Amino acid sequence: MGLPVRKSKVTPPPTCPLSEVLRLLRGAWAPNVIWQLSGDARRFGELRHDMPRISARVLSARLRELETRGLVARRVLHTSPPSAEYSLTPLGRELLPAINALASVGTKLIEEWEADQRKLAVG
Amino acid sequence: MGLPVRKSKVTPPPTCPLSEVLRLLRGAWAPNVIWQLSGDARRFGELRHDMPRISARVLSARLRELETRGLVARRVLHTSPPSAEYSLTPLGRELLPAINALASVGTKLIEEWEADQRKLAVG
DNA sequence: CTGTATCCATGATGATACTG
DNA sequence: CAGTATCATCATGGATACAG
Repeated sequence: MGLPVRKSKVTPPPTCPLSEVLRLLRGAWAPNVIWQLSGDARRFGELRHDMPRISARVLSARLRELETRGLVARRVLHTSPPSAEYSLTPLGRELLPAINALASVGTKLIEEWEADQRKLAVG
Repeated sequence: MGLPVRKSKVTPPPTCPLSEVLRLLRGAWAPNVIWQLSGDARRFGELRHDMPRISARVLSARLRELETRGLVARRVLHTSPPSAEYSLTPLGRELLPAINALASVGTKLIEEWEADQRKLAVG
């Protein structure tokens, strides 16, 4: 278990550390899931609420992937009704600086795009 | 032109800086293209050679995306036969630290996976 | 509440063949 | 050499219904 299961037939991937992480951040939602977990632990329903457009199916799948790879920890709460709580592991937390660095480039990307928009509107 | 054209109907995406970059790094190849360009400028054929399994179609598509977003510069060389040269723009270079940070987490991910493998083999 | 199963649309990629 | 066009394949995501 808990293992990378290389099953993809398309995209025969270049096996390198970078691709390894990107495979986890690949989906449209994985990075946001990690972002949402950067603070306190959150329950499944809370995550759904914070990412209104994600489907339960995908949220579940992403959490499983991240859990399998040891980036996210799952803890079952014996409440009534039962609930579950997700949090970042230490390894998962190591992604946060990288994610912040990416986000800062993203900000510039958006600024440049807006600048282009203004240029088009004016010129 | 040179603009983000939001056309996707699935994945109605959370518009945030992080998603903005990830959309560019999303594919299986984009990060490697950037990595390949982290040194000197490279020609189309050289990139194909360095990433043997990428198809011309996809390489072309990725380069266009990155060029459109201002991360990669394309320069046509008036040789015979004509060739083209790609390089990272300053903005593109700003991705490198983030990519390195990701790669370092990727390395740990692989180490943990190998540790798991050993544990399974022994225990 | 926490998931999982099914169905269907969209996106990404490789292979191949072809153009400038 | 540098790309583009077409086609088939697989992965990802949403919606919905359903199960524990």
